[in-house]
Amino acid sequence: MPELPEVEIVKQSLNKMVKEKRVQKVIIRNRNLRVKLPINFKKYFEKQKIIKIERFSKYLILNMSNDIKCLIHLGMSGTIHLVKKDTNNTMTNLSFYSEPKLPNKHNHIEIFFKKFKIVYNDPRRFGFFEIIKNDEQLKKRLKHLGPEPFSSNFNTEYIFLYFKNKKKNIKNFLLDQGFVSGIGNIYASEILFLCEINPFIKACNLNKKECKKILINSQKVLLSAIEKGGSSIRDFKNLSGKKGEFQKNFNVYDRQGMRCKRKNCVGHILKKNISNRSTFFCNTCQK
DNA sequence: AAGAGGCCCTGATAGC
DNA sequence: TGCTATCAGGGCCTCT
Repeated sequence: MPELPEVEIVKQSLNKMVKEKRVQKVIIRNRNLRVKLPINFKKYFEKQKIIKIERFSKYLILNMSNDIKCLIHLGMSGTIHLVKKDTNNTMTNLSFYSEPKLPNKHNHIEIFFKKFKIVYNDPRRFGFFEIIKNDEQLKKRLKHLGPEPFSSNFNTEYIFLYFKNKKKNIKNFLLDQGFVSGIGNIYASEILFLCEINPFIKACNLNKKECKKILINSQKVLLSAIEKGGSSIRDFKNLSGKKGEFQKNFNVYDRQGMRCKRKNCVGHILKKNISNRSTFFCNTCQK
């Protein structure tokens, strides 16, 4: 589900709600996420203040007052919900949920603050919460990730050199987090549409001008998605349950069989599998 | 080293 | 109604 823009929205929502707030208690209902929660998971949180929440790529980083960090990934289906405390100010009755209603299954982790709790829900359990003890450990944990699309290290020269002798198709590289981190399956198709580049083209066959297009449009698509509050395909919502709006701006994703939106293009959108992931593109302007 | 493929897991939907 | 197959926004691992 969540690509960089969605994770950024979650980060912003979390900072609004829990920054400088103290954790009162933690309830774990299911330890079996992609990375199993350690037995002593709670002790790192309880009584600690959340200093701030950062994001790198599709990862959230919770910084706590005890200098412990929690690295969070939402996987395919992870969501974080805000549940407000009821009017009696007691934690025993938590039936007053924010909209939309909290799902009744797969609420694996609950973190309680004075006036509300945040709940981690994840049906497929591809996400995780990982305790990170210091900066060095964090650096090591994320070192396999390439630059974010907005980083100065992600530039035309870098892209062009990286693609030299690479025979894999360009779509796969946009999804390759070691090349560029934060782009997922939806935005990969959207980026290539704006570039007018066919997703099956081998990376080594792209010239510098096309590499520059990839750079510009990666930034353009992700920034515009952040501005619109992310995308909602099935279940992406921000912390207060509000859906993102970016899906209304999809040019190709989930539009198979429909007319190409590009001005003066008579083509239509095809859906084909690339490495078992759905890929959408125009049969005419993405030659 | 690079690339292809399988796997982790649940839920929604389509087809019979 | 109920079965089965397929697909879903991610990332890691293994094999060649």
